[in-house]
Amino acid sequence: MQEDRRLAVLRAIVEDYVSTEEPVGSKALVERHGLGVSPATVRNDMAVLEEEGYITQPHTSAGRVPTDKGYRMFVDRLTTVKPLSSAEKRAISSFLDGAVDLDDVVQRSVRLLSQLTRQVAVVQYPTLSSSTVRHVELVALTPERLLVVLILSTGRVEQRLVELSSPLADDDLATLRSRLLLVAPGQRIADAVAGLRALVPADDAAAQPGAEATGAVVEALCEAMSDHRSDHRVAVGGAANLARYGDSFDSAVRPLLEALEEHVVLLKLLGEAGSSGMVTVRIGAEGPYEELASTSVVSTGYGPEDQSLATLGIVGPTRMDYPGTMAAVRAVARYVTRILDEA
Amino acid sequence: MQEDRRLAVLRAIVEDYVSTEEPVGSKALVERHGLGVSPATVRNDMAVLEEEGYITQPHTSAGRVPTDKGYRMFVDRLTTVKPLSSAEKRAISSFLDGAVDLDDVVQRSVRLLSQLTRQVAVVQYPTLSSSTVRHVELVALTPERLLVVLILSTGRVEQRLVELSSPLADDDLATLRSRLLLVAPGQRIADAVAGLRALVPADDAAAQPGAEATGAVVEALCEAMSDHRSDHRVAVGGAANLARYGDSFDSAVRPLLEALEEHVVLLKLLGEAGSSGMVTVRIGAEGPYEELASTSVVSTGYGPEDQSLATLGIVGPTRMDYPGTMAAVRAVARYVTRILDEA
DNA sequence: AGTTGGCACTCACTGAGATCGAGTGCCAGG
DNA sequence: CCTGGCACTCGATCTCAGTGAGTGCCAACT
Repeated sequence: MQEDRRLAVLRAIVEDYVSTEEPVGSKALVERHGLGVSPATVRNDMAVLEEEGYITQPHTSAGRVPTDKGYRMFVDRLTTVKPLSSAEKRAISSFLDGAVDLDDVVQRSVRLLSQLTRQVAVVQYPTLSSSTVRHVELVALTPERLLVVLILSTGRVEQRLVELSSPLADDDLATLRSRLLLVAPGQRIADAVAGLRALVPADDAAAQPGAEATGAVVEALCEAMSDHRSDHRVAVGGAANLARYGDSFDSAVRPLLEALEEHVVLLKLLGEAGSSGMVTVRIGAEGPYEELASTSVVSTGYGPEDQSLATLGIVGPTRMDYPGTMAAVRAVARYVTRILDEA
Repeated sequence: MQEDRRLAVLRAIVEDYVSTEEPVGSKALVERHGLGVSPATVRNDMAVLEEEGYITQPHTSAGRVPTDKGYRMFVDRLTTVKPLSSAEKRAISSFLDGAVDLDDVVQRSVRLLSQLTRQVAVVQYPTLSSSTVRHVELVALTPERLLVVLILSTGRVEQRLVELSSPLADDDLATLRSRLLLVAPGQRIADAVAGLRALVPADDAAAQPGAEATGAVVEALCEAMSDHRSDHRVAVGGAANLARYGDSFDSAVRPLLEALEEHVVLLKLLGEAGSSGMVTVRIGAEGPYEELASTSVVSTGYGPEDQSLATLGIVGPTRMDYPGTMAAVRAVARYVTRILDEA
């Protein structure tokens, strides 16, 4: 059972270090936590834990600090899910319920998440590729200028302006519109693209009326659907929490601030979160960027159960309150999913 | 002419302090700048400048540092416009010319501005209230659900979903559409709102077919036009430059990071920039927030000459390269204006 | 009057001890 | 296997003198 106690010691070290931000020594440990043993015993345990790589000491005669491996063990085996207080739950739902559109949902989520965790929050906009087409509309601004509007199941609206070299007759427009509506609505993005492409007449028939318009409109729609810019959109919030980093400023905050502006990098950080229910934790150097060796990422997918639409999470120092953070991330993801489902 | 030299000394102090970030002494001053006088003379001048409040010393027996008043004098009377290098100009236009839509223009501008100035850049999205209506479109998703699309002269597209309690007949829809098109396009926002409101039948006529739809659609349009959320949209970039603040971290960066997330605060900071051509500089405590006493704001309006659509600028430490920053801000504003005009 | 060199003075900064104490590792005894 | 005791390490803190950049002032010079 000494094995058990060693783990208890590790847990205590992590908890203490997270809350005090200072290396924790054997004496303080037995005092603050009710381990029923003496400091000397704890020291022995710590020696073993250190040998196994779970903790280190910053310098010879100082307390111990968890290593990445130590945190990993902590989140994998030592945390119990910490349910949010009902006050927090109420705060979440009232905060998110007020959202008026997709943009607003994302904005509110990111703000909420950063306030709950007191970390930098990141929310990816729902990905196009896993949504379906709700509606397609053509509007003739003038006979030569068409506005193509694409509405997706997530509530996202994309529009493109198409310029034609020759005017388009009203009934050609109507025909084109109805052909589009026959093919696109209800389809998943990929299928819709295929279906639309099939509408474009082969080259030799290009002279028939409306051919140019069909080609251009289909082109615009497909482009809008496969627009990777939107896929990469993310919202960031709570950067002010970086100011609490205290020490390790240039080493940690600088690269993090840079990462926050590179949305592509951010998305890579969040990673492809697994299934909706699971919260992923990436600790320190486990991540792909060595400049961010002292930051952790807690993320999860959100969206309908069968497939997650996108990812949200937080970025913070390796020294963070993992249980609380994980609970917050999971809860927000759940609520956002529900909101999106309702809409 | 000693007055002239004193100003030259002030200018030299500002320039040196900005580049070295250290209090500047009399000896170093005469060496680095070709003032043809002795350190003792400079000391006398500095004593006067200090008495007049343009400079201070952090502690007795240290060099001098400009005060807010000193910087103010510097930007008002001592700077000559520093034209950008042609390489920079080319960089600006090639960077901005690639933009594909309004969002992209703003994103690119903010990035460009932050790179040119190495400061935090802020760009306000073009304001609705000073633009005109280009087009209005109704789309019946189902007989009870209408999508209202509003296209503005700036290229912004707003859409609203309207739910009706009873189905709307096709020709009622057509009538409504044509009535809207009669009133709205070409109007400035305020006029369009007035015109639209006039379309809504008085209460006693509310029973006539399409009345509910008219009311709801007009309501949605007016709401979209006066949507203050969009008015307050801003893009922020280059926050990583905050990491270069070196000293004065908690005192300066923390509140600034907070301000950057409060877009309303940011807009207040940028202020209502005067006419398009003028660059406004707000130095340190001149601004409305005392937490930001050590930051300056350099901003300008952009948009068509007669009226500026919105504001852009940078936020940085009072100790910054004002001439260079002002030149960059002005140049970016000009280019963005041109891009928007073309579109 | 304005400028200059000289000179005494101030005071932040630096580095060398000296001291302190939290924390460790180890060992002998329970 | 746990515990109390003990010597040891080493970062943190303090003091203190030395250094030097920078100042203010004054008398002399142009």
